[in-house]
Amino acid sequence: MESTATACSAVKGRPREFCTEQALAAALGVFWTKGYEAASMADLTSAMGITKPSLYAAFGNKEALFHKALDLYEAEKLAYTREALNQPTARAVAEYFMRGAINAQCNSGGPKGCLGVISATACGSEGQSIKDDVIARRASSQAALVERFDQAQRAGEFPANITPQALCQYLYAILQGMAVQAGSGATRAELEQVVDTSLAMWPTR
Amino acid sequence: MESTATACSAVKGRPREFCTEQALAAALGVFWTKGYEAASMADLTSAMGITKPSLYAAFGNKEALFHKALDLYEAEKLAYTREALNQPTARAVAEYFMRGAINAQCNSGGPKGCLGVISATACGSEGQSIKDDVIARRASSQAALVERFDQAQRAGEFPANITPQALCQYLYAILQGMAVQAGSGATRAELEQVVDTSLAMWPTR
DNA sequence: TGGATTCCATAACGGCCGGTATGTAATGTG
DNA sequence: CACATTACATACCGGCCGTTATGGAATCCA
Repeated sequence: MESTATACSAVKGRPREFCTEQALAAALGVFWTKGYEAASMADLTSAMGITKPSLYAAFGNKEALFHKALDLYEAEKLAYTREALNQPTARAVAEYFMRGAINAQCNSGGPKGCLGVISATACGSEGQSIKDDVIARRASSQAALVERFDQAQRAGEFPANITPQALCQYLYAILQGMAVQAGSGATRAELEQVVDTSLAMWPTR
Repeated sequence: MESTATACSAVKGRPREFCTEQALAAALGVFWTKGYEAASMADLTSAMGITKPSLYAAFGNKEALFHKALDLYEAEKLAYTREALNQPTARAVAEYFMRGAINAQCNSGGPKGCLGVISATACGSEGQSIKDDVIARRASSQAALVERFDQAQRAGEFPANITPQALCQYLYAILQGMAVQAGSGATRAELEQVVDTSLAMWPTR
Protein backbone atom coordinates (compact mmCIF):
# COMPACT_ATOMS: atom_id res chain seq x y z
CA MET A 1 0.00 0.00 0.00
CA GLU A 2 1.03 3.55 -0.55
CA SER A 3 2.47 5.55 2.29
CA THR A 4 1.89 8.99 0.87
CA ALA A 5 -1.71 9.05 -0.22
CA THR A 6 -1.99 12.82 -0.32
CA ALA A 7 -2.06 14.03 -3.90
CA CYS A 8 -1.34 17.63 -2.92
CA SER A 9 2.42 17.71 -2.35
CA ALA A 10 2.75 21.48 -2.12
CA VAL A 11 3.28 21.03 1.62
CA LYS A 12 6.59 21.82 3.20
CA GLY A 13 8.46 19.72 5.66
CA ARG A 14 8.74 16.00 6.13
CA PRO A 15 5.72 14.12 4.78
CA ARG A 16 3.78 11.93 7.17
CA GLU A 17 4.40 8.23 6.87
CA PHE A 18 0.87 6.96 7.46
CA CYS A 19 -2.54 7.38 5.90
CA THR A 20 -4.83 9.34 8.19
CA GLU A 21 -8.00 7.73 6.85
CA GLN A 22 -6.60 4.29 7.40
CA ALA A 23 -5.47 5.23 10.91
CA LEU A 24 -8.90 6.68 11.63
CA ALA A 25 -10.54 3.47 10.52
CA ALA A 26 -8.31 1.56 12.91
CA ALA A 27 -9.21 3.94 15.72
CA LEU A 28 -12.89 3.42 14.96
CA GLY A 29 -12.37 -0.31 15.37
CA VAL A 30 -10.85 0.20 18.80
CA PHE A 31 -13.57 2.57 20.00
CA TRP A 32 -16.25 0.27 18.65
CA THR A 33 -14.77 -2.72 20.42
CA LYS A 34 -13.90 -1.20 23.79
CA GLY A 35 -15.89 2.02 24.09
CA TYR A 36 -14.55 5.52 24.50
CA GLU A 37 -13.23 5.44 28.03
CA ALA A 38 -11.95 1.87 27.98
CA ALA A 39 -9.95 2.54 24.81
CA SER A 40 -6.55 3.73 25.99
CA MET A 41 -4.11 5.78 24.01
CA ALA A 42 -1.84 2.75 23.99
CA ASP A 43 -4.64 0.65 22.47
CA LEU A 44 -5.29 3.30 19.85
CA THR A 45 -1.72 3.99 18.81
CA SER A 46 -0.98 0.29 18.66
CA ALA A 47 -3.94 -0.43 16.40
CA MET A 48 -3.31 2.66 14.27
CA GLY A 49 0.37 1.83 13.86
CA ILE A 50 1.53 5.29 14.88
CA THR A 51 3.03 6.94 17.94
CA LYS A 52 1.26 9.18 20.39
CA PRO A 53 2.77 12.47 19.16
CA SER A 54 1.73 11.56 15.62
CA LEU A 55 -1.80 10.91 16.82
CA TYR A 56 -1.98 14.24 18.63
CA ALA A 57 -0.55 16.09 15.66
CA ALA A 58 -2.98 14.50 13.22
CA PHE A 59 -6.19 14.35 15.26
CA GLY A 60 -5.88 16.75 18.21
CA ASN A 61 -6.59 14.57 21.21
CA LYS A 62 -8.52 11.49 22.23
CA GLU A 63 -11.89 13.20 22.28
CA ALA A 64 -11.43 14.85 18.88
CA LEU A 65 -10.29 11.50 17.50
CA PHE A 66 -13.47 9.91 18.77
CA HIS A 67 -15.71 12.51 17.15
CA LYS A 68 -13.93 11.97 13.84
CA ALA A 69 -14.25 8.21 14.24
CA LEU A 70 -17.95 8.72 14.90
CA ASP A 71 -18.21 10.73 11.66
CA LEU A 72 -16.65 7.84 9.80
CA TYR A 73 -18.96 5.38 11.53
CA GLU A 74 -22.04 7.32 10.51
CA ALA A 75 -20.82 7.81 6.95
CA GLU A 76 -19.85 4.18 6.32
CA LYS A 77 -21.52 1.84 8.77
CA LEU A 78 -24.79 3.71 9.10
CA ALA A 79 -25.35 4.42 5.43
CA TYR A 80 -28.16 1.89 5.44
CA THR A 81 -30.22 4.08 7.76
CA ARG A 82 -30.48 6.70 5.01
CA GLU A 83 -31.23 4.17 2.31
CA ALA A 84 -33.94 2.75 4.53
CA LEU A 85 -36.00 5.92 4.32
CA ASN A 86 -36.45 5.39 0.59
CA GLN A 87 -38.31 2.13 1.01
CA PRO A 88 -41.89 2.23 -0.27
CA THR A 89 -43.78 1.45 2.95
CA ALA A 90 -43.21 2.05 6.66
CA ARG A 91 -43.02 -1.67 7.17
CA ALA A 92 -40.31 -1.96 4.51
CA VAL A 93 -38.46 0.94 6.12
CA ALA A 94 -38.52 -0.83 9.46
CA GLU A 95 -37.36 -4.09 7.95
CA TYR A 96 -34.53 -2.33 6.12
CA PHE A 97 -33.46 -0.74 9.40
CA MET A 98 -33.46 -3.97 11.32
CA ARG A 99 -31.80 -6.17 8.70
CA GLY A 100 -29.22 -3.45 8.13
CA ALA A 101 -28.52 -3.32 11.84
CA ILE A 102 -27.87 -7.05 11.87
CA ASN A 103 -25.44 -6.76 8.98
CA ALA A 104 -23.64 -3.85 10.61
CA GLN A 105 -23.41 -5.43 14.05
CA CYS A 106 -22.76 -9.07 13.22
CA ASN A 107 -20.14 -9.03 10.49
CA SER A 108 -17.85 -11.79 11.68
CA GLY A 109 -14.44 -10.59 12.72
CA GLY A 110 -15.55 -7.02 13.26
CA PRO A 111 -16.75 -5.39 16.45
CA LYS A 112 -20.18 -6.41 17.72
CA GLY A 113 -22.99 -4.06 18.66
CA CYS A 114 -23.59 -0.43 17.87
CA LEU A 115 -21.01 2.25 18.59
CA GLY A 116 -23.77 4.71 19.40
CA VAL A 117 -25.37 2.49 22.00
CA ILE A 118 -22.00 1.61 23.49
CA SER A 119 -20.95 5.24 23.72
CA ALA A 120 -24.22 6.52 25.14
CA THR A 121 -24.37 3.75 27.72
CA ALA A 122 -20.80 3.22 28.77
CA CYS A 123 -19.52 6.70 29.48
CA GLY A 124 -18.92 7.96 32.97
CA SER A 125 -18.79 11.62 33.88
CA GLU A 126 -15.56 12.08 31.95
CA GLY A 127 -17.11 11.32 28.61
CA GLN A 128 -20.22 13.45 28.98
CA SER A 129 -19.51 15.40 25.82
CA ILE A 130 -19.18 12.11 23.94
CA LYS A 131 -22.52 11.00 25.31
CA ASP A 132 -24.13 14.30 24.38
CA ASP A 133 -22.80 14.10 20.84
CA VAL A 134 -24.11 10.58 20.34
CA ILE A 135 -27.51 11.42 21.78
CA ALA A 136 -27.81 14.49 19.57
CA ARG A 137 -26.96 12.51 16.45
CA ARG A 138 -29.50 9.88 17.43
CA ALA A 139 -32.17 12.51 17.87
CA SER A 140 -31.56 13.90 14.40
CA SER A 141 -31.67 10.43 12.88
CA GLN A 142 -34.85 9.68 14.79
CA ALA A 143 -36.45 12.91 13.56
CA ALA A 144 -35.89 11.82 9.97
CA LEU A 145 -37.62 8.53 10.69
CA VAL A 146 -40.58 10.27 12.34
CA GLU A 147 -40.96 12.39 9.25
CA ARG A 148 -40.94 9.26 7.07
CA PHE A 149 -43.57 7.64 9.28
CA ASP A 150 -45.66 10.81 9.13
CA GLN A 151 -45.73 10.38 5.38
CA ALA A 152 -46.73 6.75 5.81
CA GLN A 153 -49.54 7.77 8.12
CA ARG A 154 -50.85 10.23 5.56
CA ALA A 155 -50.74 7.33 3.10
CA GLY A 156 -53.03 5.46 5.46
CA GLU A 157 -50.56 2.75 6.46
CA PHE A 158 -51.32 2.75 10.18
CA PRO A 159 -54.35 2.00 12.30
CA ALA A 160 -55.78 4.85 14.34
CA ASN A 161 -54.16 3.91 17.63
CA ILE A 162 -50.60 4.13 16.27
CA THR A 163 -48.81 7.48 15.98
CA PRO A 164 -45.67 7.96 13.89
CA GLN A 165 -43.77 9.33 16.86
CA ALA A 166 -44.63 6.37 19.08
CA LEU A 167 -43.86 3.89 16.34
CA CYS A 168 -40.47 5.47 15.80
CA GLN A 169 -39.67 5.37 19.51
CA TYR A 170 -40.73 1.73 19.55
CA LEU A 171 -38.64 0.79 16.53
CA TYR A 172 -35.60 2.50 17.98
CA ALA A 173 -36.07 0.57 21.21
CA ILE A 174 -35.97 -2.68 19.26
CA LEU A 175 -32.87 -1.56 17.34
CA GLN A 176 -31.12 -0.55 20.54
CA GLY A 177 -32.13 -3.79 22.20
CA MET A 178 -30.69 -5.72 19.27
CA ALA A 179 -27.46 -3.77 19.68
CA VAL A 180 -27.31 -4.70 23.36
CA GLN A 181 -27.86 -8.35 22.49
CA ALA A 182 -25.29 -8.28 19.70
CA GLY A 183 -22.77 -6.79 22.10
CA SER A 184 -23.57 -9.53 24.57
CA GLY A 185 -22.74 -12.29 22.13
CA ALA A 186 -26.12 -12.99 20.56
CA THR A 187 -25.97 -14.94 17.31
CA ARG A 188 -27.22 -13.66 13.99
CA ALA A 189 -30.02 -16.22 14.13
CA GLU A 190 -31.21 -14.86 17.47
CA LEU A 191 -31.28 -11.33 16.13
CA GLU A 192 -33.15 -12.48 13.05
CA GLN A 193 -35.70 -14.01 15.38
CA VAL A 194 -36.24 -10.57 16.90
CA VAL A 195 -36.67 -9.03 13.47
CA ASP A 196 -39.06 -11.70 12.26
CA THR A 197 -41.15 -11.43 15.41
CA SER A 198 -41.28 -7.65 15.15
CA LEU A 199 -42.38 -7.84 11.56
CA ALA A 200 -45.00 -10.46 12.37
CA MET A 201 -46.57 -7.94 14.74
CA TRP A 202 -46.14 -4.87 12.58
CA PRO A 203 -49.40 -2.90 12.51
CA THR A 204 -51.65 -3.15 9.51
CA ARG A 205 -54.55 -0.89 8.84
CA MET B 1 -9.22 -25.31 63.24
CA GLU B 2 -11.50 -23.80 65.89
CA SER B 3 -14.99 -25.01 66.42
CA THR B 4 -17.55 -22.41 65.44
CA ALA B 5 -20.36 -23.95 67.43
CA THR B 6 -20.30 -21.51 70.32
CA ALA B 7 -19.24 -18.07 69.17
CA CYS B 8 -22.09 -16.40 67.37
CA SER B 9 -22.47 -12.82 68.47
CA ALA B 10 -19.45 -12.70 70.79
CA VAL B 11 -17.29 -10.77 68.33
CA LYS B 12 -13.89 -9.71 69.45
CA GLY B 13 -12.14 -6.55 68.64
CA ARG B 14 -13.36 -3.10 67.78
CA PRO B 15 -16.85 -3.10 66.21
CA ARG B 16 -17.28 -1.56 62.80
CA GLU B 17 -18.80 1.88 62.73
CA PHE B 18 -20.94 1.56 59.59
CA CYS B 19 -23.75 -0.63 58.34
CA THR B 20 -22.56 -2.92 55.57
CA GLU B 21 -25.98 -3.17 53.95
CA GLN B 22 -26.33 0.59 53.87
CA ALA B 23 -22.84 0.95 52.44
CA LEU B 24 -23.60 -1.71 49.83
CA ALA B 25 -26.73 0.16 48.81
CA ALA B 26 -24.66 3.30 48.35
CA ALA B 27 -22.14 1.37 46.27
CA LEU B 28 -24.96 0.04 44.11
CA GLY B 29 -26.05 3.61 43.44
CA VAL B 30 -22.57 4.54 42.26
CA PHE B 31 -22.20 1.49 40.00
CA TRP B 32 -25.67 2.04 38.63
CA THR B 33 -24.94 5.66 37.83
CA LYS B 34 -21.42 5.39 36.42
CA GLY B 35 -20.90 1.76 35.46
CA TYR B 36 -18.29 -0.61 36.82
CA GLU B 37 -15.12 0.76 35.29
CA ALA B 38 -16.03 4.43 35.51
CA ALA B 39 -16.83 4.10 39.21
CA SER B 40 -13.57 4.81 41.01
CA MET B 41 -12.70 3.71 44.51
CA ALA B 42 -12.80 7.37 45.51
CA ASP B 43 -16.36 7.64 44.16
CA LEU B 44 -17.36 4.52 46.03
CA THR B 45 -15.79 5.29 49.40
CA SER B 46 -17.13 8.82 49.27
CA ALA B 47 -20.69 7.66 48.61
CA MET B 48 -20.44 4.83 51.13
CA GLY B 49 -19.05 7.10 53.82
CA ILE B 50 -16.14 4.81 54.62
CA THR B 51 -12.44 4.67 53.89
CA LYS B 52 -10.71 2.43 51.43
CA PRO B 53 -9.24 -0.01 53.96
CA SER B 54 -12.70 -0.41 55.50
CA LEU B 55 -14.13 -1.19 52.07
CA TYR B 56 -11.47 -3.79 51.38
CA ALA B 57 -11.92 -5.39 54.79
CA ALA B 58 -15.69 -5.59 54.44
CA PHE B 59 -16.12 -6.46 50.76
CA GLY B 60 -12.81 -7.80 49.43
CA ASN B 61 -12.08 -5.60 46.44
CA LYS B 62 -13.83 -3.58 43.78
CA GLU B 63 -14.91 -6.56 41.73
CA ALA B 64 -16.30 -8.49 44.70
CA LEU B 65 -18.12 -5.34 45.78
CA PHE B 66 -19.72 -5.11 42.37
CA HIS B 67 -20.94 -8.70 42.43
CA LYS B 68 -22.51 -8.11 45.85
CA ALA B 69 -24.08 -4.89 44.60
CA LEU B 70 -25.46 -6.86 41.67
CA ASP B 71 -26.97 -9.38 44.10
CA LEU B 72 -28.68 -6.52 45.91
CA TYR B 73 -29.86 -5.06 42.63
CA GLU B 74 -31.44 -8.33 41.56
CA ALA B 75 -33.03 -8.91 44.95
CA GLU B 76 -34.52 -5.44 45.35
CA LYS B 77 -34.79 -3.64 42.04
CA LEU B 78 -35.57 -6.66 39.90
CA ALA B 79 -38.14 -8.24 42.19
CA TYR B 80 -40.83 -7.27 39.73
CA THR B 81 -39.41 -9.64 37.13
CA ARG B 82 -40.30 -12.57 39.37
CA GLU B 83 -43.74 -11.23 40.22
CA ALA B 84 -44.35 -10.74 36.51
CA LEU B 85 -44.26 -14.48 35.86
CA ASN B 86 -47.33 -14.95 38.03
CA GLN B 87 -49.55 -12.85 35.81
CA PRO B 88 -52.43 -14.75 34.20
CA THR B 89 -51.58 -14.29 30.52
CA ALA B 90 -48.42 -13.83 28.48
CA ARG B 91 -49.60 -10.38 27.54
CA ALA B 92 -50.06 -9.45 31.19
CA VAL B 93 -46.60 -10.86 31.94
CA ALA B 94 -45.09 -8.68 29.23
CA GLU B 95 -46.94 -5.60 30.44
CA TYR B 96 -45.82 -6.26 34.02
CA PHE B 97 -42.23 -6.53 32.81
CA MET B 98 -42.33 -3.32 30.84
CA ARG B 99 -44.20 -1.19 33.39
CA GLY B 100 -41.93 -2.53 36.11
CA ALA B 101 -38.89 -1.60 34.05
CA ILE B 102 -40.15 1.96 33.75
CA ASN B 103 -40.67 2.21 37.49
CA ALA B 104 -37.23 0.77 38.19
CA GLN B 105 -35.41 2.94 35.67
CA CYS B 106 -37.22 6.24 35.97
CA ASN B 107 -37.65 6.85 39.69
CA SER B 108 -36.76 10.50 39.92
CA GLY B 109 -33.57 11.21 41.79
CA GLY B 110 -32.26 7.69 41.38
CA PRO B 111 -29.99 6.33 38.66
CA LYS B 112 -31.46 5.95 35.18
CA GLY B 113 -31.38 2.86 33.05
CA CYS B 114 -30.63 -0.77 33.90
CA LEU B 115 -27.49 -1.81 35.72
CA GLY B 116 -27.39 -5.04 33.73
CA VAL B 117 -27.46 -3.28 30.38
CA ILE B 118 -24.91 -0.72 31.52
CA SER B 119 -22.55 -3.38 32.83
CA ALA B 120 -22.84 -5.68 29.82
CA THR B 121 -22.33 -2.82 27.39
CA ALA B 122 -19.82 -0.57 29.04
CA CYS B 123 -17.06 -2.87 30.14
CA GLY B 124 -13.72 -3.02 28.40
CA SER B 125 -11.39 -5.98 28.60
CA GLU B 126 -10.72 -5.32 32.27
CA GLY B 127 -14.26 -6.02 33.33
CA GLN B 128 -14.79 -9.18 31.33
CA SER B 129 -15.74 -11.19 34.39
CA ILE B 130 -18.34 -8.55 35.26
CA LYS B 131 -19.76 -8.79 31.76
CA ASP B 132 -19.83 -12.57 31.94
CA ASP B 133 -21.64 -12.51 35.25
CA VAL B 134 -24.30 -10.12 33.99
CA ILE B 135 -24.84 -12.07 30.79
CA ALA B 136 -25.19 -15.33 32.71
CA ARG B 137 -27.78 -13.84 35.06
CA ARG B 138 -29.69 -12.47 32.11
CA ALA B 139 -29.72 -15.88 30.45
CA SER B 140 -31.17 -17.49 33.55
CA SER B 141 -33.83 -14.81 33.84
CA GLN B 142 -34.65 -15.20 30.17
CA ALA B 143 -34.96 -18.96 30.54
CA ALA B 144 -37.63 -18.47 33.20
CA LEU B 145 -39.59 -16.23 30.85
CA VAL B 146 -39.34 -18.72 28.00
CA GLU B 147 -40.76 -21.34 30.29
CA ARG B 148 -43.65 -19.05 31.20
CA PHE B 149 -44.32 -18.35 27.52
CA ASP B 150 -44.20 -22.08 26.80
CA GLN B 151 -47.04 -22.47 29.25
CA ALA B 152 -48.92 -19.66 27.55
CA GLN B 153 -48.45 -21.34 24.21
CA ARG B 154 -49.88 -24.58 25.57
CA ALA B 155 -52.82 -22.48 26.75
CA GLY B 156 -53.31 -21.38 23.17
CA GLU B 157 -52.42 -17.73 23.66
CA PHE B 158 -50.26 -17.33 20.55
CA PRO B 159 -50.83 -17.58 16.82
CA ALA B 160 -48.96 -20.32 15.00
CA ASN B 161 -46.16 -18.13 13.65
CA ILE B 162 -45.00 -17.01 17.12
CA THR B 163 -42.72 -19.20 19.21
CA PRO B 164 -42.16 -18.65 22.95
CA GLN B 165 -38.41 -18.41 22.48
CA ALA B 166 -38.67 -15.78 19.76
CA LEU B 167 -41.24 -13.80 21.70
CA CYS B 168 -38.99 -13.79 24.76
CA GLN B 169 -36.00 -12.61 22.71
CA TYR B 170 -38.19 -9.89 21.24
CA LEU B 171 -39.52 -8.74 24.60
CA TYR B 172 -36.03 -8.60 26.03
CA ALA B 173 -34.90 -6.50 23.10
CA ILE B 174 -37.65 -3.99 23.88
CA LEU B 175 -36.74 -3.97 27.56
CA GLN B 176 -33.07 -3.45 26.77
CA GLY B 177 -33.92 -0.74 24.30
CA MET B 178 -36.00 1.00 26.94
CA ALA B 179 -33.03 0.81 29.29
CA VAL B 180 -30.81 2.42 26.67
CA GLN B 181 -33.33 5.18 26.16
CA ALA B 182 -33.79 5.72 29.90
CA GLY B 183 -30.03 5.99 30.29
CA SER B 184 -29.97 8.54 27.48
CA GLY B 185 -32.44 10.84 29.20
CA ALA B 186 -35.76 9.65 27.80
CA THR B 187 -38.78 10.77 29.78
CA ARG B 188 -41.23 8.44 31.45
CA ALA B 189 -43.84 9.47 28.89
CA GLU B 190 -41.60 8.42 26.03
CA LEU B 191 -41.01 5.02 27.59
CA GLU B 192 -44.72 4.60 28.20
CA GLN B 193 -45.21 5.27 24.50
CA VAL B 194 -42.94 2.32 23.76
CA VAL B 195 -44.89 0.11 26.14
CA ASP B 196 -48.26 1.15 24.79
CA THR B 197 -47.12 0.61 21.22
CA SER B 198 -45.72 -2.81 22.04
CA LEU B 199 -48.93 -3.83 23.73
CA ALA B 200 -51.01 -2.54 20.84
CA MET B 201 -49.13 -4.97 18.61
CA TRP B 202 -49.04 -7.90 21.01
CA PRO B 203 -50.05 -11.07 19.18
CA THR B 204 -53.54 -12.44 19.64
CA ARG B 205 -54.64 -15.81 18.52
C1' DT C 1 -4.68 -4.33 83.91
C1' DG C 2 -2.55 -6.60 80.04
C1' DG C 3 -2.76 -8.94 75.93
C1' DA C 4 -5.58 -10.28 71.81
C1' DT C 5 -8.26 -8.83 68.27
C1' DT C 6 -10.58 -6.01 65.08
C1' DC C 7 -11.46 -1.64 63.04
C1' DC C 8 -10.33 3.24 61.63
C1' DA C 9 -7.25 6.86 59.58
C1' DT C 10 -3.29 8.38 57.07
C1' DA C 11 -0.18 7.79 53.79
C1' DA C 12 2.16 5.38 50.59
C1' DC C 13 2.89 1.93 46.70
C1' DG C 14 3.66 0.56 41.67
C1' DG C 15 1.34 1.18 37.45
C1' DC C 16 -1.24 3.14 33.96
C1' DC C 17 -3.69 7.30 32.31
C1' DG C 18 -3.91 11.30 28.73
C1' DG C 19 -0.81 14.57 27.13
C1' DT C 20 4.00 16.77 25.92
C1' DA C 21 8.92 18.38 25.76
C1' DT C 22 12.96 17.36 23.26
C1' DG C 23 16.04 16.04 19.86
C1' DT C 24 16.57 14.12 15.26
C1' DA C 25 15.29 12.78 10.42
C1' DA C 26 13.20 14.01 6.08
C1' DT C 27 11.39 17.08 2.90
C1' DG C 28 10.89 21.84 0.11
C1' DT C 29 13.05 26.32 -0.92
C1' DG C 30 16.82 29.66 -1.57
C1' DC D 1 24.90 24.09 0.49
C1' DA D 2 22.07 26.40 4.57
C1' DC D 3 17.47 27.17 6.23
C1' DA D 4 12.68 26.66 7.43
C1' DT D 5 9.23 23.42 8.17
C1' DT D 6 7.05 19.30 9.36
C1' DA D 7 7.00 14.50 11.20
C1' DC D 8 9.23 10.88 13.70
C1' DA D 9 10.98 8.48 18.06
C1' DT D 10 12.08 8.49 22.85
C1' DA D 11 11.46 9.70 27.08
C1' DC D 12 9.07 12.09 30.41
C1' DC D 13 5.26 14.73 33.04
C1' DG D 14 1.65 15.29 36.85
C1' DG D 15 -2.30 12.86 38.21
C1' DC D 16 -5.33 9.26 39.16
C1' DC D 17 -5.98 4.22 39.41
C1' DG D 18 -6.79 0.00 42.62
C1' DT D 19 -4.54 -1.78 46.48
C1' DT D 20 -1.99 -2.16 50.81
C1' DA D 21 1.36 -1.21 54.75
C1' DT D 22 1.50 1.12 59.16
C1' DG D 23 0.13 2.87 63.53
C1' DG D 24 -3.32 4.20 66.74
C1' DA D 25 -8.16 3.53 68.79
C1' DA D 26 -11.87 0.64 70.52
C1' DT D 27 -13.68 -3.55 72.15
C1' DC D 28 -13.50 -8.48 74.54
C1' DC D 29 -11.38 -11.86 77.54
C1' DA D 30 -8.41 -13.29 81.29
